[in-house]
Amino acid sequence: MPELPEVETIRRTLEPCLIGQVVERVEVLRPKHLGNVSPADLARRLTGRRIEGVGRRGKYLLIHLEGGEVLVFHLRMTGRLIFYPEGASVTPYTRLVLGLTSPAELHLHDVRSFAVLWLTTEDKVAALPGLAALGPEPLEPSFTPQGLKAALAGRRSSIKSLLLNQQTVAGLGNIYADEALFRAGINPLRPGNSLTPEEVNGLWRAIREVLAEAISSGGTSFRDYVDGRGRPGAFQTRLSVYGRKGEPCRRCGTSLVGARLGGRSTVYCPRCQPLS
DNA sequence: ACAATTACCTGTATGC
DNA sequence: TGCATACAGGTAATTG
Repeated sequence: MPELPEVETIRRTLEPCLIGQVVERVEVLRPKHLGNVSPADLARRLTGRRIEGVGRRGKYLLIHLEGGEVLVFHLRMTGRLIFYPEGASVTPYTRLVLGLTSPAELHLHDVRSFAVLWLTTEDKVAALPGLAALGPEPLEPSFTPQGLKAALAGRRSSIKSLLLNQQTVAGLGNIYADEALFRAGINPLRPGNSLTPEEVNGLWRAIREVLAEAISSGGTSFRDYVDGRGRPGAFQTRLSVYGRKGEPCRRCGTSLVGARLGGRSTVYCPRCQPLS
């Protein structure tokens, strides 16, 4: 599941490959992935354009092209964006092919077909649905302990659910929400408004630390994720709680507990993250 | 305004 | 061996 560290790793691996490439061909194999544009308009607006840069906002990947066009991707859970310098044959799950300066190609691959892409322009990117209501970037100065306190004030939902809400902070998903809460020693079931100022400070720091470390490791390859060159990340060996239900806590040895919060699997240590 | 639930998808793992 | 079922989860839409 590409969360912020995975999308950032894809961005970093794709950018040097894509800058300077010219889109020569657009092949839409499954139109339902197009969020706001028809296959014909996508091809018409992209063909002949040079790629100028690759950016990221939360879990959204942004490909900037000359003329102010911006191609925005959200990979949801199983989406992959892979650059093939010599091209590649399509698979049953290839959804989009951008033919670049021959013979290079960029493929969108997605088993479950949840991924969505939009074509917009520089002046309208921030207004895209999804991007418009996004909270602060956790690794930038706009994310502050005070801002996090304000976002949690008066919220009775579980802190885990609030961290998954992209309006609280952009880019956390199920993996890093659980990991940040473990590092901060906060039980995921605690209501958001029950955290003390000191706990919010610790959570703010834990979010930034775990995301930065995961980026350094090239992301977490638990199931489907690979980077922009098709290579897996390495952070899965350093996960404290995610996917470790029933296994011993790396800090105290207590058996990790699983729960379901807002329909999502949640794992925590009942001793390091007590409820009261 | 906020909170909780469901739809969208399909490969993989599990149980009988 | 074959079949049915649960599960993975980000976001938007729906319901309370």
